[in-house]
Amino acid sequence: MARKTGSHSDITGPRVRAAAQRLIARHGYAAVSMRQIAAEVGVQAGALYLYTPDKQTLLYDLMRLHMDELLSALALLPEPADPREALQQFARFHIRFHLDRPEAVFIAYMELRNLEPENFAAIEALRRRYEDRLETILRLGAAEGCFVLPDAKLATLALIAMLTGVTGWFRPDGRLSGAEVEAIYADMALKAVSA
Amino acid sequence: MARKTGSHSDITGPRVRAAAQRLIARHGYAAVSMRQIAAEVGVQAGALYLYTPDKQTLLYDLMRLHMDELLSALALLPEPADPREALQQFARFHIRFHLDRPEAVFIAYMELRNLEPENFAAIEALRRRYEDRLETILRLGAAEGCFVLPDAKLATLALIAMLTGVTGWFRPDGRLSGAEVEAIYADMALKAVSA
DNA sequence: AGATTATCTGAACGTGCGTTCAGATCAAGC
DNA sequence: GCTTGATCTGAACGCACGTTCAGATAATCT
Repeated sequence: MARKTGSHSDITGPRVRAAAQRLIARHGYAAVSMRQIAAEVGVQAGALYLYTPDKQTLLYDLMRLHMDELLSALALLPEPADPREALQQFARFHIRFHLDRPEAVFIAYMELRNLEPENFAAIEALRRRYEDRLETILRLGAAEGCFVLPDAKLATLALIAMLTGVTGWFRPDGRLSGAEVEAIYADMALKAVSA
Repeated sequence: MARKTGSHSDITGPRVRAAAQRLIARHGYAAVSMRQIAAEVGVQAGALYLYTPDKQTLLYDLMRLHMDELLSALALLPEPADPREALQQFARFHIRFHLDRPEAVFIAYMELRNLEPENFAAIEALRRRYEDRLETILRLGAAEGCFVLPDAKLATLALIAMLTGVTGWFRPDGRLSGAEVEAIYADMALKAVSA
């Protein structure tokens, strides 16, 4: 027995990535085996290598894809002239995007150290580009006098850590809706750097 | 050859935990082998089992010890009547404590999922006790009217995520000193929940 | 219908894992 | 100085890992 009925590369490829994402988010890259991923897809381990050259690349592709999506979505955001509005918008975007993709986000922040140096550098560069957008907003606001920041870079990292932390506890069926959480976080972020 | 000259349980035991902490913080629990830990200590893998029943317990002991230290140190903090002062003090304490023990903190927040259910529950309970202290401060401040929080639990988690994020980038030889970082973060935390 | 190609299986490879244990070595107590 | 107990080695255990590959099967093309 071999090829399954109705099987296609177009179907199995995404399913491999989806299974990898789910498992790695739950148990961590190092703790997940290729055989577990294969089992989740309903295939033997060897078949995975039709879709990825190796395990490391599978992880890298997940993170790379996520960062590309993040930056693409960010690029679509308008850029309000008012820094306060821009910050609120960024915060809301960040929360919304992260709540929609908890697994991808979790991996992007937790599995950096499991990337080989080259791959790490590539992802890190993308992450920097994202953070730069927030940092620019903060610097603009500071120049205009509506934000007070002893250190723009530090404030950037502090806000991102706070906003990203939402993925650690948010549950769709929990006490608060995504929209509520979004509003509260955006407000806290704004106040944290305001005059 | 066997027993090393001048070797003692009192010395090797702590060295095992220290090596485990260093390696796990850097590479992750699942990615670190008992043989690597043993090599770091300068001993064969089998000797580790004089000091821990198994790898899982080694991880749990690290986390448990860290949480105990955290709660003990917290208990020594005075409890100012003014919620604003209490919050600032908590924030400064949190930053200071975390900057002093980057490895232990990193493990405590990243390796939770590698704990077996029982151990996880135990650590989680300790973590909850810690968070409760902050939540109490916030609720008190909200009742007195100096804090504005749509949701105390959410604010607690947001602040802790922000404060803990400091371990992700802080370097002792970096641009900012620990004391500066402490002051800035405490200020941001206070503003984030103030009226 | 027959040939071709994409897809997958099942077994195998070398390696490293956590853990155990008999035996070797050293330090301490008598 | 001999014995005893604490400490460690070195080899071994079964198992799971990532990866490869020849062969089997199903879909597609002619």
